Amino acid sequence: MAQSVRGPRERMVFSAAQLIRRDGVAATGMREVAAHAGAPRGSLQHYFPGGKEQLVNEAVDWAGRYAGKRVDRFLAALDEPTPGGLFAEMVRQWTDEYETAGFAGGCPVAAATVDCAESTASTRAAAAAAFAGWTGPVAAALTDMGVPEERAGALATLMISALEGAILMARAECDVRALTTVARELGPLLDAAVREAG
Amino acid sequence: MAQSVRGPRERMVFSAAQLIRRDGVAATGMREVAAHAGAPRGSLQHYFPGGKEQLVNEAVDWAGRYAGKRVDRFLAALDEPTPGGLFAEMVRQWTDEYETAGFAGGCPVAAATVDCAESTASTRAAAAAAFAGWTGPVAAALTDMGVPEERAGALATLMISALEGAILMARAECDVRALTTVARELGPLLDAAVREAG
DNA sequence: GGGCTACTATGACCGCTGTCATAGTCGGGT
DNA sequence: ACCCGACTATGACAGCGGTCATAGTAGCCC
Repeated sequence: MAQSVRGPRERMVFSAAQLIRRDGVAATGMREVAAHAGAPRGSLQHYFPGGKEQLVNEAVDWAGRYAGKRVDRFLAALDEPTPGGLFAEMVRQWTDEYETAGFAGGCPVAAATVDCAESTASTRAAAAAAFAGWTGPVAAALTDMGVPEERAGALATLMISALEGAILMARAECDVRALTTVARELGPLLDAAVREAG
Repeated sequence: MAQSVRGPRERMVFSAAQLIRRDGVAATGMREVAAHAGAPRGSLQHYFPGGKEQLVNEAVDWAGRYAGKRVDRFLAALDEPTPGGLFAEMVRQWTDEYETAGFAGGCPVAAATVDCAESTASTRAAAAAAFAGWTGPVAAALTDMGVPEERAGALATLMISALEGAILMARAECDVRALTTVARELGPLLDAAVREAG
């Protein structure tokens, strides 16, 4: 959330991600992004000669890297790392936001997928890369915890799928119920995967 | 998929759902819906005086009811119904579509949530209702299979969350991998819930 | 037939969007 | 002083969006 005082370019990418996750790609205007970033409108065509497509792709990319880095921070925060604990932490990031800031925003990668998967190939690819850059660290964390390598990837996919779906339901219902539910139900399954291996 | 030769009104709702799940709500135009439904443009304001908002809401509603009914049909197709089998069937509907028709479409309810949750309260509510009308039958089916009532709802939420998330990932990756993965990983957990109870 | 309702058919309007074109400013190098 | 690159600033444009207004047609009841 801290946007620091980075260059205007980075601020615009960040703002784009924020607006996209709130309103979707199509409903987010370029002028709006510039205004939100406090950047001059003219900078858009300067920094993003590829137009909206480029800006959206970079926003998706940014979101993917952010999610990946976030995983490492979660791991550092857990004194006894378990798969279920990691998942609970991932979910808690969202319940915290929804409880303090309201249900305004979803996942920008999900928004890009829904809005652009069919129409804009490059954005679809960016979304796939973002998911990959998120699943990777999660899977790596699972193997570090003792989950067999061949299952770590699958469980990481399951975790992120369940999380994304629960985000959708939570936003629709304006209730974190779905999020807490998937965390509670999936936790034991995830922890069992390390016990089996040990 | 069989649209039969229902009235133009129903055809437009159906077409709206189809276009929304492909391109998102914002990118779907009213004129486009009419054209896709083979309906006259003038009928839009006749049948949907509430404008696009009403049309979208009805499309979401339709999708929710369709998903709910679909559950019953899945149950009828399974000779020995198990939670994991039901989930596998739900997932298979999507893998089948993606393998035969390509990754063009997602879930219209997810699209409506992403595009309208913040901007259009009534559509957000329609999406919540659609999720409820989908989760309900699934939970009921689980209790019929012997899952304790207090867990059936939670597992239904987990199933739909995982499915929705996997749909997103599958579309982004143009690969059914995520779908088959969640089906494989979640199946045993779901089946265990009935065994525990018995 | 007259009239009424349901539905269809267009055309126009206004707002907004992404993009282009053009020109301006600013700072540094030489 | 000069130039040049990076960046900013506007204005215009063409297209498309949803919506309104208005008029036309079809069928049915009395």
